[in-house]
Parts: sequence; structure tokens; C-alpha cells
Amino acid sequence: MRIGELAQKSGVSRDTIRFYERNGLITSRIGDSETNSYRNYKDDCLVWLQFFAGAREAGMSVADLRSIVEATAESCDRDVAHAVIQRKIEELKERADQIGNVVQFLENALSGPK
Amino acid sequence: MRIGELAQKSGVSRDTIRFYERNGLITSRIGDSETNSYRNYKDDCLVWLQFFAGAREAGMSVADLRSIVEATAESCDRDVAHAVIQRKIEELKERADQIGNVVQFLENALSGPK
DNA sequence: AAAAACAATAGACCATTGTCCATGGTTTGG
DNA sequence: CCAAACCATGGACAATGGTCTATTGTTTTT
Repeated sequence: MRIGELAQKSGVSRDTIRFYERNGLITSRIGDSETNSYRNYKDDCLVWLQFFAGAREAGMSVADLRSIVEATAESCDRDVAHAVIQRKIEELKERADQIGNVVQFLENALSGPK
Repeated sequence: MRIGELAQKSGVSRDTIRFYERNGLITSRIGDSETNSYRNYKDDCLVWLQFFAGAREAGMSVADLRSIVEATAESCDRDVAHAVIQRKIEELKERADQIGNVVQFLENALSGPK
């Protein structure tokens, strides 16, 4: 798959895809063509990008994403990956709790303005 | 209260307090002293700063915070304030949901790795 | 009185997360 | 064949959210 198709399918812009690639979130290889140097993206890039989009919205940093990607790489220890992801899950839950607090606070502010 | 005390009590650094002030999140006035121009912060600055700290962790932007502060200003319409805050609550809940999705995804990744 | 701690202001600097632009080549539709 | 659309690379630019430094003046502590 070329970058345009990937962008269109994932909803992530070309520029952002390239940015993610530069930051090690996905990888691509230059295709087989003799005449061009168009890069080729595998299907799992699409899955990742969809995940990234959601995760970024959820407040995860690109560095967070990279650590997940790296942890789940073939080369990596299953247990290590497990631990890394577990940690991120904890962080996300903490963040969700924090959101709960803030919502609470704001709802209070609404109901008891003075 | 002077900035040092405020910083110490709120856990927000002086620099950040000044940054927030520059951005309209809090205000202070120059004190009564004839000899210095130390600024004076009222107690509610402390409350706000504590809120800001939590809200930033929850993923709210400084602009979001400013809009809340502005909405709750004396001068503002109660209903307007209500609406603004309600909107922010919605956004926070959406974000919390999004976090839920991502957690789900990650937990899936853990339990069904292959 | 001298040092240490605090304050104000202004501006430089930094990382993060993109986005945009310039340039130059390739492919494709008409 | 030509224009439009696509691609690669590299670097500039921008917004956000701070953080740090320099400079200068004020308290406070010893």
C-alpha cells in the first residue's frame, strides 16, 4: 500500500504518517519498482495508525506509542511487552480517574455556584 | 499571598504561575508596599491553581482553562458560564470514553497476543 | 552590614506535535 | 503528449506549554 491509500484509509494525513515514521512508530520499505522510490506500507500499518489516532486523542504521547510499538516488536520479550503495556494501561486509567475528578469539580461548580 | 507561598502551596512553579497569569488564568495586583512591586495573590488563586493542575493532567488545554475562568467571571452571564462548563464536561467525558477504548484495545492486545 | 532568599520583568530557549513548502521525479487519465 | 495527481526528501514554520537566564531591586537572616 502506498502512502496516499494509507492516509485515506486511516484518516491520518500523509505528513503525519511521515512524521510518525520518522519517529519510529511505523516502518516502510522502498518498493520493487526500478523507476521510482515509492514506499510500501504493510497492512498492519493501517491497524497501527488507527490505534494511534485513538490513542493520541486519549492523550498518549508519541513517545508512549513508540514504546508500545517497540515492546511489541518481534524481537522483544513477551513479558517485557506485557509489562510495558500494563504500565500504559495503568497510566490511562489514572488519567481517566483524573478526568473523573475534574468532571466532578466542574459539576459541583455548576450546581453550587455560590 | 506572594508568589513563592502560592507556588509552594499549590505545587505549581513560580514560572508556571507567571505563565498562567500572562495567559489570563489568574490575576494579581501589585501590593501596597511603597518600596517594592511584589504582587499579591488572593486565596482563590490557590484554588484555581489546584484545579488547573488536575485539569492539565486530565488533558485540558490552557485555552480550555481560560474559557472556564472567563465564563465564571463576575461579569459573565450565569447561563453562558453554565453552557461553557457543560461543554467542557462533555469533552472530558468523550475523552474518558476514548481512554476506555484504548485501554480495551491494549487489554485485548495483552490477552490475545497471537 | 553582608549574604541569602525572594520578587519583577523581559526575553531566550526547549520539546512536542504536527503542518507546509520547495524541489524534483513518476504515474496516470484524457 | 500533457496536465494532474502522486511520491520522496529535507527543511522551514507554527502553536502549545513551559522552563531558564539575566538584570535589577527588596527582604530577611545571620
